Amino acid sequence: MLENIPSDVGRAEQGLGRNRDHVRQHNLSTILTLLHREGALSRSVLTQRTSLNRSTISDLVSELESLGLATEAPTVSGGGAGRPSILVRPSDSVVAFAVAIDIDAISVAAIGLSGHKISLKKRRTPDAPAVGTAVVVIRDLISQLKSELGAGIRIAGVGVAVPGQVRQEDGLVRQADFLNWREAHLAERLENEINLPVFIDNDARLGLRAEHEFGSGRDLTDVVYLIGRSAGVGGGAIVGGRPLSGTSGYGGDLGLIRISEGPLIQLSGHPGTLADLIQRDELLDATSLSDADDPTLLDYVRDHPSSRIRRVITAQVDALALGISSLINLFNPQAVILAGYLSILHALDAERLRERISLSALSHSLDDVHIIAVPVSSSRLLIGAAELPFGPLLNAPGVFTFRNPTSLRAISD
Amino acid sequence: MLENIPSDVGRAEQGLGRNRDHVRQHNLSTILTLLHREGALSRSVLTQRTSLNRSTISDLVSELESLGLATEAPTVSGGGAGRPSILVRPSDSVVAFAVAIDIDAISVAAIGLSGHKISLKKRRTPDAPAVGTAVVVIRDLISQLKSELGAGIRIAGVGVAVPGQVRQEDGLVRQADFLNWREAHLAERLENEINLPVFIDNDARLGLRAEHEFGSGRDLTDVVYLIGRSAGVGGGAIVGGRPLSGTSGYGGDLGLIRISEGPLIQLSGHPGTLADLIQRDELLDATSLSDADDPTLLDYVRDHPSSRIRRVITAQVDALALGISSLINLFNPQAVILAGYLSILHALDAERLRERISLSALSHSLDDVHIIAVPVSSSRLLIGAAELPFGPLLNAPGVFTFRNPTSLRAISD
DNA sequence: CATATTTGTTGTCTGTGGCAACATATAGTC
DNA sequence: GACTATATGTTGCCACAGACAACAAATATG
Repeated sequence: MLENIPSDVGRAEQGLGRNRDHVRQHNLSTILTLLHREGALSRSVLTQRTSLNRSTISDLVSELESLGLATEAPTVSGGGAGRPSILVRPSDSVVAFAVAIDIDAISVAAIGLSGHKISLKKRRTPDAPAVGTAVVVIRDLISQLKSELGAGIRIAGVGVAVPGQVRQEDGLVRQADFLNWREAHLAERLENEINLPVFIDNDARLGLRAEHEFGSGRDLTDVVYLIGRSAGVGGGAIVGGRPLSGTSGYGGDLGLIRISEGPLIQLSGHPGTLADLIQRDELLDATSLSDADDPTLLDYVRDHPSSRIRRVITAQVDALALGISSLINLFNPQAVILAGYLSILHALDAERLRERISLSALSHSLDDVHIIAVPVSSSRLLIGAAELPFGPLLNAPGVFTFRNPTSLRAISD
Repeated sequence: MLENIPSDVGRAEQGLGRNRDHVRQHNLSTILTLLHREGALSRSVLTQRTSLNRSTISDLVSELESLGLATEAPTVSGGGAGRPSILVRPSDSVVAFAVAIDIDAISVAAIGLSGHKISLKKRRTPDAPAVGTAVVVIRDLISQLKSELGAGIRIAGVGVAVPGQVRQEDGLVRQADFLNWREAHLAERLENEINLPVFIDNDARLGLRAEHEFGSGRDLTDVVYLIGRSAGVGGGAIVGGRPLSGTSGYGGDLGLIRISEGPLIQLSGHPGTLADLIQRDELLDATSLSDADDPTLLDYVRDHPSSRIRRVITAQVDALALGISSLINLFNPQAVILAGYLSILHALDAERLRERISLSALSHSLDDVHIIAVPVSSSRLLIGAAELPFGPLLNAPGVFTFRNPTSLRAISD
């Protein structure tokens, strides 16, 4: 009864040809995706954005409504002369569960199709959780969320953010050093447990995805993303509007970019790379703090200047600049987004960072790029994770089938 | 009368929606592109590959024929039972001119729509040509080729390979150090001269393009490409089936990947990068050769081992390995293609290269990748360049208009 | 209250691909 | 060599998505 992994509808097309059904699916998908990204749009705006005919939009929207994927709000006036247009919004009776697995906690959120968080559950774990523990915790939290949501809610699936290398085709966690996981069949086990399609991806890439679709990377086609988190420096890239994932899904881990030769012996980490040379703990050790979240750390460092702290920051900023300039040369992006701990480094010495970057980046590519620092909120990451199960739905709204909700309800009993 | 740059039909779509015409264009494009890539295909194969109906294929093919873009060869038998299928081939009465500008020569070739070279003209230049010189030489060679081709030939346009950074939107050569060009309006000037749509791109990227569409990178979705040429180390990447180009087109120059810190002062080159640390001349200097092409150099080095040569090779192989491993970690590709001088390095010590790569690449990504060395032939590069003008034709065969051929004929008079 | 403007709705039309039946051409078998 | 099985091209008809035009509805402006 269970299928191993949901067929990712509409992702890989069978044939190269296109027929009428494809057109319909494409247009439904386009509209629903627009609504999902923007939250709500009037029909007239949809007409403009898609350059489809008014009557076609009308038809498509009513199909989305009958599919229960969109609802119409009463007309909104005040937009100038003429008949006011009907507002269409994605239905928040369709949700996805987003999961973030961190070293010390597991969070699960219900995210509505409009891209907004509906509710959140978080459970702290004493240590990095084992795979089995994670499965149980996730199942419980989802079960709680589900009963809170009540009936009449349809669930697209579950998306999980893991700090490690994940094989995309089956959601196998190949290696997650900070969790001490190897070859963990998380997707499969979770799917057996909760009977929902489960997708897994690297957390940094999901952070980028959220940033790209809803945050400061909106509407950009080429983005480089670097994030400093408890589990080291990670990264991702948007290339030509699409995420860089590589053949199996290990690609785009830009924290692994090399900036110095490093020892040529394979250690546990990756010597000579950005991830190796920028360690949050190094700065933390230079303070008298034992543990601190990013805002606390930033405040402390600002209030307690010392030459040791200064040295650490300078060295890390320089390393970051070398990495970023190399990435700018490789990707010629519109933006470099720094998140988490790296945005702290940016806040501490943006000027030096900029200077150092311009020393070794191509001037033409440099002209195109904006360096953007964003604080990382765990909810951003969760929103990115929810995009995973929403993907198949958004790609083919007409043929997507929600998985058996009755057997789901049984879990919470 | 002249338009500045041909509108790249079908590249950037106006609206997100899709209607009937889009379907037709898409299917025509799909079929013509398949024919272009494969050289010739039977109708039945087209049916299978596109998963369109036989009758539809029949209709589409006859439209391509009436557009003069495809011809039908007599049926070919011997393929098992059943009525033999009609072979369809791209019409070689449609050609593109491909230009390669090198330090010491300019080559122009006529490439047929089937992707095969029809004829080639090469003119040596004493030094790196100035822009004006290049324009004149190219015009003359094209004019010669055109008169050889005779009447009844339609020309899709001109594609130029330049060793430097090229802005894609208008073909402005921003910087080509080895030619001593800055902000050279090559496309515009050439277009005024010969009244054909002119496209320009970085030569390494075009080498990759040829390799990806016709060579050892066929059917791969993620490829990393590095080429050693007279004008230093260049590179390119295919990400998710599409070329990595960045916002303005400077992206993908993988020769600029950093492998050591290098001096932090901006010199003329890019210290610490692959392009900086792998210099063909360094090996050449270690020999008694004054000048040599790649095969000659390889033979010499094999026949005259010396400790100095050995040192140079080892250092360069190690540098290459560091660069490649970093790229493997970033891109998780199916193949790393080494071309030109780099394929010599590979030939000289493939084992050490492999070993060194596996020291610093992620094991999971390493499992996916093949290291492939190809000799670089200038014709490969030209075939890549021809893809530029073929692009708009292949993307929208139904609406592509060939530019006024009468004024063209006037040139050769 | 009249007019201009914009948008939603409805019915009709166009054109593209699907489909089924038939025609055609080969290989294999007796 | 005739017959059968198989595969492909051809033809006429159909289904259906989106375009279009005419009309209705709802607002702003004077």
